[in-house]
Amino acid sequence: MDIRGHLDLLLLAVLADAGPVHGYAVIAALRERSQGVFDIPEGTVYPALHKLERAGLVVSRWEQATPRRRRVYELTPDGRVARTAKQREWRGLVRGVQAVIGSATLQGMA
Amino acid sequence: MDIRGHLDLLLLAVLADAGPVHGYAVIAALRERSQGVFDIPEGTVYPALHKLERAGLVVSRWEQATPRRRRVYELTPDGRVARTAKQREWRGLVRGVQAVIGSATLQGMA
DNA sequence: AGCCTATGCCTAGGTTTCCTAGGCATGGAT
DNA sequence: ATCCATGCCTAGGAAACCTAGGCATAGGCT
Repeated sequence: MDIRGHLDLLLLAVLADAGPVHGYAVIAALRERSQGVFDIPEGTVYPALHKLERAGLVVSRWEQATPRRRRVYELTPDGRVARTAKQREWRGLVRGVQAVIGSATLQGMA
Repeated sequence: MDIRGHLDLLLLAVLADAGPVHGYAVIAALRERSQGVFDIPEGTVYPALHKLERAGLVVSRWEQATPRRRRVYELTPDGRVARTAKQREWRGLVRGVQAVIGSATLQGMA
């Protein structure tokens, strides 16, 4: 499945709901939540997380006391705002697309 | 509004429902159907139509007997198949994204 | 007549986004 | 001892979209 520009929203949503999570777990969470629809490669997720951090939407820290080294990400206040905005954007897109692809059907209905 | 990889679906949908249409009218149709959500620049639409034609999903002809020269596009049988496929893809994406961003809410509900 | 706007087509180039294809290190199971 | 899963990373390419133009003509207005 193709992400098509909505990766940021998905990442922000996972981080918002699941709290501090490391990258690998984000990938797993997306796979599980979407029931396998989204199986996003690491080469996509890690750079995206770095970009979000550069943008100030998340902060990361290296987690101690775990068997392996993990970088744990967490939303910033700006990140929460961005999440809401992206979600609104997403709903707008869905409404728009539905309006276009559903036009024929809608016209056929009373 | 950002199209994010779904332009092909929108174009195919318009051409499928509205029959033979020229490029400028496609832009207008998208704007109207979506109630202004999609106002897609010509620099986006024309190359996209050309790409669809190269892919064999649409055919075009120059329309005669109109005040201005117009290139009119029409879906091919392959185009109709592609439209259905893209629509299915779109629904899959929506389901997936909703599952991810709605997880917190869904978990909170019975 | 001259001008401006809307119609209608087009391309070149840049930016962004994502994926492919690797590399690297370690913990646990066989 | 070996292999797989975990866990991180980058470089480079491909695709998609937009910006920013250019070009031509019809029709309205002054």
